[in-house]
Amino acid sequence: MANEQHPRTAIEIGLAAAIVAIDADTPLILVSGADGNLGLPSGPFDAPEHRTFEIGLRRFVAEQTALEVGYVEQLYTFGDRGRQASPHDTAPHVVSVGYLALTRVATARAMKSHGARFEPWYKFFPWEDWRDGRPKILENILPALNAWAKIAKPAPGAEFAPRERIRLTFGTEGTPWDEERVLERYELLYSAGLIAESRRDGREKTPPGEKTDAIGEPMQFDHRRILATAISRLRAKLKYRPVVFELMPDEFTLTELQRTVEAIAGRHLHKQNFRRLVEGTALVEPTGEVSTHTGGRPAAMYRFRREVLRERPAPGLRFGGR
Amino acid sequence: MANEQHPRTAIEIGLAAAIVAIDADTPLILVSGADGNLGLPSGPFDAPEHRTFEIGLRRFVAEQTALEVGYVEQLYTFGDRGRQASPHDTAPHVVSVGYLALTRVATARAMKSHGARFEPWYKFFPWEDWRDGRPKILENILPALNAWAKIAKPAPGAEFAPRERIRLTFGTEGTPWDEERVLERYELLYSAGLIAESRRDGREKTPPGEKTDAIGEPMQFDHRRILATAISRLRAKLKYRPVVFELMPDEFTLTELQRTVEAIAGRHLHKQNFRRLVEGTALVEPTGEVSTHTGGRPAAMYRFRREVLRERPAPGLRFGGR
DNA sequence: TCAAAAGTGTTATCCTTACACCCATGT
DNA sequence: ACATGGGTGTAAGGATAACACTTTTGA
Repeated sequence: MANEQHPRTAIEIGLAAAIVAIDADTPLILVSGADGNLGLPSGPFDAPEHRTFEIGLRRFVAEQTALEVGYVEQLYTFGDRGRQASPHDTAPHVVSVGYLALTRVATARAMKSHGARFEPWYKFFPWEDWRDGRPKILENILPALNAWAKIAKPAPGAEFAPRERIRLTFGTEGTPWDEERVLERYELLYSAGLIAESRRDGREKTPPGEKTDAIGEPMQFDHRRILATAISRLRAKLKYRPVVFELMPDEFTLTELQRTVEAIAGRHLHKQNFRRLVEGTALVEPTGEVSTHTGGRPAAMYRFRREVLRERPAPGLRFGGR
Repeated sequence: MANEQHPRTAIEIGLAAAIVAIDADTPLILVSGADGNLGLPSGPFDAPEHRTFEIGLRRFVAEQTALEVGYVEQLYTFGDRGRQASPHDTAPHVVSVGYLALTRVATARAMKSHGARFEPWYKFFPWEDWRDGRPKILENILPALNAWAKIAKPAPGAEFAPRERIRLTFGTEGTPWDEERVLERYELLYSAGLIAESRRDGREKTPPGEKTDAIGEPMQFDHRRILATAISRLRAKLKYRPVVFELMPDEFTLTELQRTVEAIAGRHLHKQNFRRLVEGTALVEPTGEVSTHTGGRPAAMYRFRREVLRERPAPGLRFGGR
């Protein structure tokens, strides 16, 4: 059976990268294209030329954006037929390998614009930013979801009823909001036909009578799905690997670090405990400098202690409540 | 740039599944082929026929093994040229999408053998089973790794020096063994040319003079790499999702549950604390029955409480030390 | 002097880990 | 009776979350 090489169907493979930077309080994602038709940097995987996906990815990112990315991580490979269709597509089957890449905003600013630019990622996921309290857009989303739940036919292999999915992913009925479930929320909205991509793909219908506006800025192909995966992964990874520092300048204050984490997590953290957490885990060390403050007492500058990678097995910022 | 559909290179996509079952104390993996040339169940992704990877996977698994798998999860997509070569291959570029699937041993026994069979997974990774103390094979591995570290030329993009990689992944020099780093250990052995696959691929040389035996049973193509990924993922996932129960019969004793977790984790856990952990998290409930013991007091039977999936956000067995 | 942000101290609570011990059964 | 595995109690230590409070600057 698996003794000899299988004859395999020829399919096209595309790489797509969610390239993230943070500017003060705003998480940014690199996009290109016209408004209303934005897309992630992407390109074909050129097998003969590139030995690995990552080499191919770095190559075309450099070409398309003149940007150097540091940290790169594979996210997921999406192969659902119909989910990467462009509006006027004859639909050849394309498989997308999604990647997460992190870069510093200083590097990002230095890039000569090749047509690509950074946009705030909450433009695409306005319901994911809880830093100013519960997002108002949920007032539109939840009623529409509930209307859909009433008429949704039970999906064949589905583990949960629509009502349960809503409760678990959107934290209704007393269930807490889990900031890591970005992808699950996006997929639920897709199933419910509440976002432009699902209407475009034509696989789900809006509840009859309900003519809700599509929610959040859409993207080409399945790129918003890849971005949702990237945010989920990044929010989770923050807690057990020191990836934030890939987004920070060499020197920073603890408040700047906290703002960055909050920007990614989409919620506020408890100040005092965050400081203790960071200092206690020896992830950073003071440089001795102080920042020429921004309104208030000057803050001590810190730098990332690269040594922790050598010392401790899985260092991250295991921030919890608040 | 990403405005119109890219022309994408045509490449072949293969799906490969690491199908896991547990028989008492032994984690099993489904393989086929002759000894010395074993492989995972695998097949081409048939784009026109199957709407998603998962549908395609379930299909060919059913065809090749007459086995029903329950839980299925995508692991990683491997695209490195040269790493899936068979010995007499003319090397068309093949991309492997690796999957993890879990099944119950009762189901597994009922399968009519289609040529596939279950093998203990520690046959492929003898250094990963610490249940009877430190594996003796490390007496062979570590000297060979250290010999390689001395002569290894510093890799271009490498984050750590060879010596550091050895210390972090194999827990030398006082660093604790981290059972989740299965893939990192495998990749290190591959880099060091200590396993059959790297010699076969011809990309790394054994240290001259050192003619060490290749370590562990090899597999076709990059299948052992996929299995390493599967074990890593499963060991990690145990701790935050209730996946063990996919491998258990409907009713079981707490000791059987612990043995299963230990079989996967490759180490022993503290008995009393494990019991409290499991009972405390309300993951299981007593059935009222008692098992017709195996030497000693009869044990109460338990079943998995499916409701926890609805109640709590991320229930798993966060077992720690011991 | 007051607002704003940095930074410190302390306490209550929970979870993890470890140790010690008792219970029910077969041989 | 005793070996074997099942099952319970409890205390020490550490991490977390919440609270109140002091310090240093610019306007």
